[in-house]
Amino acid sequence: MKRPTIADIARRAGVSKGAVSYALNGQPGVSEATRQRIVAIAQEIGFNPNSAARALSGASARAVGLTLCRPARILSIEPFFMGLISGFEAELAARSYALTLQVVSTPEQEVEVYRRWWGERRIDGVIVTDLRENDVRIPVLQQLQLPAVVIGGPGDTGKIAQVWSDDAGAITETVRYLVALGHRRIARVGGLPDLLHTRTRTRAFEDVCTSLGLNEAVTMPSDYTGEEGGRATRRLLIGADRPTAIIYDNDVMAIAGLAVAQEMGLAVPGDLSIVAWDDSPLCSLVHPPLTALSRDIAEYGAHAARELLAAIDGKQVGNVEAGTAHLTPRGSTAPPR
Amino acid sequence: MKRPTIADIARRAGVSKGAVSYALNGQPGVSEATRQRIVAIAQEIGFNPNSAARALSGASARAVGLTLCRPARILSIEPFFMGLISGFEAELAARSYALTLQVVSTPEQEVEVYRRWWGERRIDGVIVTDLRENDVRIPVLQQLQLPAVVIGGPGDTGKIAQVWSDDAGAITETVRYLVALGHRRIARVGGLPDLLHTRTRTRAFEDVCTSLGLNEAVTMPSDYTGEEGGRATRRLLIGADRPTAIIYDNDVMAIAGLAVAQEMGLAVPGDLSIVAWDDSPLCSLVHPPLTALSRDIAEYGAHAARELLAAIDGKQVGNVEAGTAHLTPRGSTAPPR
DNA sequence: AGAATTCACTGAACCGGATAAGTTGACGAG
DNA sequence: CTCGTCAACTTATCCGGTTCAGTGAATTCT
Repeated sequence: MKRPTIADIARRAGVSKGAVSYALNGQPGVSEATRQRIVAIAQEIGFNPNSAARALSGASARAVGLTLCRPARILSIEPFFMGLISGFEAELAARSYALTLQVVSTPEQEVEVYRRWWGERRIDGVIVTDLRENDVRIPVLQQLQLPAVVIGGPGDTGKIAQVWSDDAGAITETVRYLVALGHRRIARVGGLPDLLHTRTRTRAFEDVCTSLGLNEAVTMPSDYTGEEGGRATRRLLIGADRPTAIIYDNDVMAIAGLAVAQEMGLAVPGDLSIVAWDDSPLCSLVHPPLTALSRDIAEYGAHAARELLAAIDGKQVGNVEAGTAHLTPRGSTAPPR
Repeated sequence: MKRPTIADIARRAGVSKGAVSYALNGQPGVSEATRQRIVAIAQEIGFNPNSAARALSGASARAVGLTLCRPARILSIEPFFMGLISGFEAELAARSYALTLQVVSTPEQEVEVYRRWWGERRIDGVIVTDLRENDVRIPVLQQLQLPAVVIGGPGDTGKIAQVWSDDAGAITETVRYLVALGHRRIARVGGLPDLLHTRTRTRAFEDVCTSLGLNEAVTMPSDYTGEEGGRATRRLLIGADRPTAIIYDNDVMAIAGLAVAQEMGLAVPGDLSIVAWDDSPLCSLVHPPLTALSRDIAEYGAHAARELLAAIDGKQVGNVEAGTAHLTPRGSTAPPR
């Protein structure tokens, strides 16, 4: 089947290619009657502008890029990224932008992908996740002047827009809640230590523990996998002064932690309270259902997409807070016995 | 920053645009010495061919499309699709094809997306998941002559390539195993009833139960969500003749089913054995760990991507079996008490 | 030696849109 | 009645690659 082009439309409408282009793009230069005739013909023959031709002459490729930097086995189980993608899509599809995805394994590879995409003019902008301290991607994006929105801050991204959630506030609220229940020994199983939001959480955790007079604020670093989360939990629970409550940086690790507690004969929440960060349907499925820090991840993603589209349109965008988590108490938290 | 073009390279090398194109694409028409000089210059200035220009003149857009047709809340929690995507990516990235993603909510929308992508010449081929009976997408893809690979069969897809796993064999093996353990009342919580592979599983389940002389083979339809899976489990377990084993069409529903059993005071595996289809790390995390039908989903996806790339290259591709699930016994199955 | 072939490369057309610059014809003002 | 203005187009050029039809020189063949 041959794809229809504006030349086909022009022929059928008895006008020039230029007129068709003006008509379909809502530009001035054609009469309303002609415009409607052209639009009707385009509809009828099912015309879609060739994105390559459009990208070649005009500016926009009408596509944005997203790289995912996690091993496959984590990607598949972590609900976070899929939620984010769903959110992006809702916004992008509404403005008929395409989403181009690439899975990488290191930030350096990610930089390579950005450079290639930019060189290929394949995308108009990127969404950057997992901000790190002194992130190598930031200077490259600035140098390429590639519109971008960074998720995972707040951090130092120069003029690049950010969408972030107030993790420090969320963890402070959580610790206060646990202390109010009577807990004094609270530990945390953290995410990848390199990520900026992990550091933010760790610092906030330490600060609030200090200010509430808790003697120590142990954070076991981990990598978001259930395996590691379970291992970290085991290490926390075999100590003499084992914690009575643990906060996990994602839901998968929290579920693994729950399994470890049960395996060690500890009652949840009687002997151990558990809080999961990021609420997915999984948290309500296990027994007891997990108290979680819920946030609307899809909306978070949608917000980022809106900011990115604004940046691509040349609007000035800055630093936006969105999708801060709030505590959803369920059966996994209670006063310590 | 200005993007380098072949004209820039041509100028620096003192040759014509055409020569550069031949050199970089490994075409004959330039001497080896010149080719190396040109390649070196391209490397040095970090040249990437403009994908739009390439797609416009040549044939290939060097991109393939994937649509995901599930509500956001299922997508985020279902490890299957992310596993599939990881697998695709591994193959696509190796041949520097991009993956374009679109989330839709109905097969009709999916058809629209295919038409648009085709018209825009945005992609060279698509991967089609969730094959249905009399699938509306198949005739459209044939009409557009859009290279495609279908996952979720086997089914009738005409000349379009398929990659499928032997679900019938897997469920037969599972039922035989449960029967060998001593189970006589085996039920199943199925996936979306419209999907062809759900039907395949249901029919195979019924067949094997009949051939083994089990009186009934109840399949409760569901939608892959934990909620529905839990509900279906509850309905199965409140009956007088409650099953002693349940097979779930995905891992999320199996975990939900486990929670329901525990909530109802049934011991797993003592009172109820549970088998999950598709093994994710989640299955090993819960307590007891779930016996599962494991398959390498990423490899399944990689296989599909390879077939698609072959189809795009104009090679004849047919009907390939890949990634059939095999039973991985864990703690959730045992002889009935 | 002269013709034929091969090699290495150039120049120009082309893909399908966007868009700046030029060309009509109608209309209103002076 | 003529000039200027404006709407409604057309024409031509450009984007950055690919590719085909030359072209001149070197090599091979007879």
